[in-house]
Amino acid sequence: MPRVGMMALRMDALVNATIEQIGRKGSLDVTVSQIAKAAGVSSALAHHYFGSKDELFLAAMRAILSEFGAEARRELARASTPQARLSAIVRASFGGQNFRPEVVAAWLNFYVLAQTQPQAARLLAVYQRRLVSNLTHALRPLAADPTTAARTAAALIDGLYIRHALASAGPPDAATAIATVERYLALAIGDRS
Amino acid sequence: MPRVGMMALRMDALVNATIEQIGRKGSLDVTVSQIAKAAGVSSALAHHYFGSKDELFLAAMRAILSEFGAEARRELARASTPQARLSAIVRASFGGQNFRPEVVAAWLNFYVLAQTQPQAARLLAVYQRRLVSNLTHALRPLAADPTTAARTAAALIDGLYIRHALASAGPPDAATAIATVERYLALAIGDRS
DNA sequence: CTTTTTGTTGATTGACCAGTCAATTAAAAA
DNA sequence: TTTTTAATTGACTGGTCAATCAACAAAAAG
Repeated sequence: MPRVGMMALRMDALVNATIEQIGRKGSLDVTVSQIAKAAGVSSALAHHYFGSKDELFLAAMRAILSEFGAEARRELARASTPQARLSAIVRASFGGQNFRPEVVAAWLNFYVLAQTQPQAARLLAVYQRRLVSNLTHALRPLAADPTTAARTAAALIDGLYIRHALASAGPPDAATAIATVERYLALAIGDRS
Repeated sequence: MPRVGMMALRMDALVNATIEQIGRKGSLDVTVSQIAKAAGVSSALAHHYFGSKDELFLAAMRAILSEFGAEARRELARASTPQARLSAIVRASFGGQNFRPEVVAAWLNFYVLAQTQPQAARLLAVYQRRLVSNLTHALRPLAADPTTAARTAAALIDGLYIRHALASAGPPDAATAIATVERYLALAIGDRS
């Protein structure tokens, strides 16, 4: 039943299935066949559209990263004060689609992938630079040393992420994670409330 | 040349080779043959002593964890004040054998392993509980909310770890990492220096 | 000196999997 | 209607790898 325009549909389904399978299994050790089956197509089709397993992984990474970027832009659009911008960045990190268990688990695995795949490393570096840059920008009018505070906050966010990847038992507690980062930011700003 | 007492020697060599290979490759995707060759023995011997690849991985994890514990005990023994205890814990996290690039890279991969291997998850949970407990204990006389500060510091340490796992270019900058955590702790304690 | 124990490996097996290819279907274009 | 083109797959291949096993070597025990 070859209807034209299937390509975008199939690629989307395959990318989502990739994230879901990596997340569910908690490992990059998923076969193309498993992913394809989860997407409802044959493994040959996955190779047809993506060329290789690595490309499929990279596409999944890009999907997560761009979803994160979109969420961040959405939240930042509502923020006018520097404090609100900080909150927006933090909420984007732990909110919406970005904090679903499979996504967090996949995220952790992409860190591993970045150790071998130069492309994956590049993507991750872009994300990290953007996060630190957003934080620095928002902190500039507030903190004595915006750069250091931003780097610390970024590391804290990453740390909370992987802690959540492990604590797979129980629901992903976004509220606590957000509160933890915001408490740190309040300290760094010198807020004595 | 079967001299008695080889067992302990070989097992040590295999465990070290496992850490080194996982670290070098940046992935759990290392073959038993590669590890065995790096240890100077046959793959059959690795299976003879450890039974399975998983057991070998777990032994490597235990080695890293117990090295970390030893370092922590060593540093804590020199500390008398609560402040010194905090410093000791932070230094143990980023000092000595624990911050070599291969070890950090292997560490990241053990996080991934813990998502599938219940044993690995257990080991990691023990380490995390001990870290938070040590930090809480040292923070009790210093901070208003020792538990929260300890959890935050632990997440920060983990975050800095994986950031270093990625920034494989350049030397592992322990000093900066230590300074970052101590700066946070100073804030959390309410130090206004 | 013989026997046992310990250490060690090459060869093999059984399973799995990424990637290829030729063939098939049906929609769309000519 | 005929032809082209997009979508799709089953079957296959070449390669890899964990785990097993039977056999061998040499030290230690008797």
